[in-house]
Amino acid sequence: MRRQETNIYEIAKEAGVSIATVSRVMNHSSTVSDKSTQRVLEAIEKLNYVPNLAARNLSTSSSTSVGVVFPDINNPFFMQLLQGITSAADEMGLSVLLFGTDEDMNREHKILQSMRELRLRGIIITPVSAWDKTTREMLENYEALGIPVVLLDRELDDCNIDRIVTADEEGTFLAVSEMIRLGHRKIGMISGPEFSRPGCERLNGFYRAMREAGLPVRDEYVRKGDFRVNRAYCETLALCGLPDPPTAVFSSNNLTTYGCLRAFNKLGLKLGEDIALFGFDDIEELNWLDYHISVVSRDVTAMGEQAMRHLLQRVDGSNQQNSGMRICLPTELIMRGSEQFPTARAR
Amino acid sequence: MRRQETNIYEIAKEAGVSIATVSRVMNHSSTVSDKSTQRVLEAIEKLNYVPNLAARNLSTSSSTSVGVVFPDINNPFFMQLLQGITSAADEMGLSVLLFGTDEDMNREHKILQSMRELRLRGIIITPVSAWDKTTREMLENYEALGIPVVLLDRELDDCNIDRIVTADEEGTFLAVSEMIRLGHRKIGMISGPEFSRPGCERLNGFYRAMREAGLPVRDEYVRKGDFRVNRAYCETLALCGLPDPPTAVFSSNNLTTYGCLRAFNKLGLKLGEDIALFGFDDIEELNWLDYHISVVSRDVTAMGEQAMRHLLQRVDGSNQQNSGMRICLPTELIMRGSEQFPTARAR
DNA sequence: GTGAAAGCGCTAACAG
DNA sequence: CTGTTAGCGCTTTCAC
Repeated sequence: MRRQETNIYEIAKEAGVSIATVSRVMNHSSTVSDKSTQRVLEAIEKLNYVPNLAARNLSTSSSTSVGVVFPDINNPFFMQLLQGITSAADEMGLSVLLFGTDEDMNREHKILQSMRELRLRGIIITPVSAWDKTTREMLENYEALGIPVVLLDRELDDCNIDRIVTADEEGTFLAVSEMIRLGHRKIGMISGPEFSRPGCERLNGFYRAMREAGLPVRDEYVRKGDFRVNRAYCETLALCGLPDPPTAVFSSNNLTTYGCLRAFNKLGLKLGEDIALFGFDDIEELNWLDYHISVVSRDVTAMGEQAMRHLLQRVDGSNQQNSGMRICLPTELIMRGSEQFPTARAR
Repeated sequence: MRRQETNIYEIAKEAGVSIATVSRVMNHSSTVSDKSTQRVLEAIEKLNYVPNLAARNLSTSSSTSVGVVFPDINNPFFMQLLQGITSAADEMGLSVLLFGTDEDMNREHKILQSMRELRLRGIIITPVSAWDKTTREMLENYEALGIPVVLLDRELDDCNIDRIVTADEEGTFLAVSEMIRLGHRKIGMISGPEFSRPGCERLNGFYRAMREAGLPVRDEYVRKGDFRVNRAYCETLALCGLPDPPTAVFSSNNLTTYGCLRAFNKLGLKLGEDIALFGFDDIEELNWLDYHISVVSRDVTAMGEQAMRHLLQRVDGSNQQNSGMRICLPTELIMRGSEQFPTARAR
């Protein structure tokens, strides 16, 4: 019952040629007579032959799969990135090996370690922490071994590995500035975790907007989040429970935005009437639900595609050298109304 | 700059033993003297050696990666499945290769074809269509080659490949029966695509509930959906625009539920007041947003884990034979209020 | 244009 | 306990 996989010898025998010729036909590597080509092709067809990639890779010491390491497989943001990555990958005939770290540095190290034996073509990673020396060293080690690495969305501190990131500071700055222009003076901020570079950048953008507008930032208005719903929920509750609560909140990522909304609902605060909200990263679903949240948006899928393309370019192109390139993608402000100064200010 | 990867010969030389001994130490395959073991281990440590998996796999003609083929990488449902799959996979030391078909049968065939050269350890797939002969044949071919396949969530018609599915018919039957018990007589249904087995099953459950309650089903109440938001949105609009609209709607999957909600919002229908809703598959986000939708729920992550475990069991265990086993997981009704008979019936 | 043969890095008998 | 050797399936010189 259990058939064996056909190998190159069987094809050679069937076609009456040597395995070298079969190999040549398959790779178009050098000219083969029409007759031989014909017979090989027929044999392949007849025996339903598909070459063994592992053998091929071993022989050429190359690889056709790239490793993708994400901190949270369930976050829609990473799924969009993945969408872009896989679509670019199979355009180029590569397969994607997916790993999830669950925002756990130790898991990340283990995964990075176990990936070594795969001899990957390249690695795309959104590292858990910007200040993780171990991860940085492991990645640099990959680079030294000739396996290119691209950091996606989150950068690593003091590290010259190529990266694709977003104008986090700038986007947040513009968004908060816009809120200020609309009359907001008391603006709350649910930040990202301090070990995340985008988190810090967005916080910086917030501070800069306030500073440039000459507005003071009250410490109790800046709440430390972790890019997750629950923490953001709690912090928003605390924020809105202050004696003198803000009129607007800036939320540092998609999940955080959910946390804010949940808190608003819990407190019975109506968006646009009692409180304003501006988020980082768009959430398509919310538009269907009549939650018109203004956001700092970016083309996430394109970001994933670009990461993949950049990785491959590094492999194939002349620029084998790690250039430490930093590709910063733009953001776009999408105004949907939630940023307006609340109609009912008094509470 | 570009270091070479260390191989087993260098370790052997460094440790002053043969490659066989190195191999033995690494695989614990047979006893090696303490001294040799020690020296090998030191050499490995010193040279930072990691064996080449491709070579190992080629030599043993085995594989450590499984292919996962999903129709929609962006749908949170599949992400939850993937979560379960990857977590079970790395528990067992396997890697996951992810492919997306975008609900396109042709892409599915291409992917399935290109996967052949990977000589995978196994395949987990949610096929696009239940009646796709080509996909069925390709999968049966994999089975014949000794590569186990597990169908996840969607079954294939007339096919004895192992599968993990849900009690779709039953779950829907219970949900709709509950709505009837609460007083609903006119219930609309946004179905799944006709080529999807779960879609059909859920539709069947709906019909059975109506039949057993002795209620007629009006053709115009049953709207054909495609498990996507936009189609569901349009159909729900049409449904609610009927001269005599239903008092409740059953939505066949998570995305469809979003479509319904969007339509309700568009029409200004308030959930619980103007219309009732029951959905298949829970959407965690909605609870944070004060949308308390009653749903037929299931443990999606566990479903993914089980698929992975079942696959491996097939590989390792005695039951090499494809048993054509059908594992049907239970569903659970979660009542949150959206199923109640609307307070304002007249419209 | 084609075949023989030497690897790619590792495992697994088979002798010692 | 350990080393030698023959593969695993394919690519790639190197002669003819």
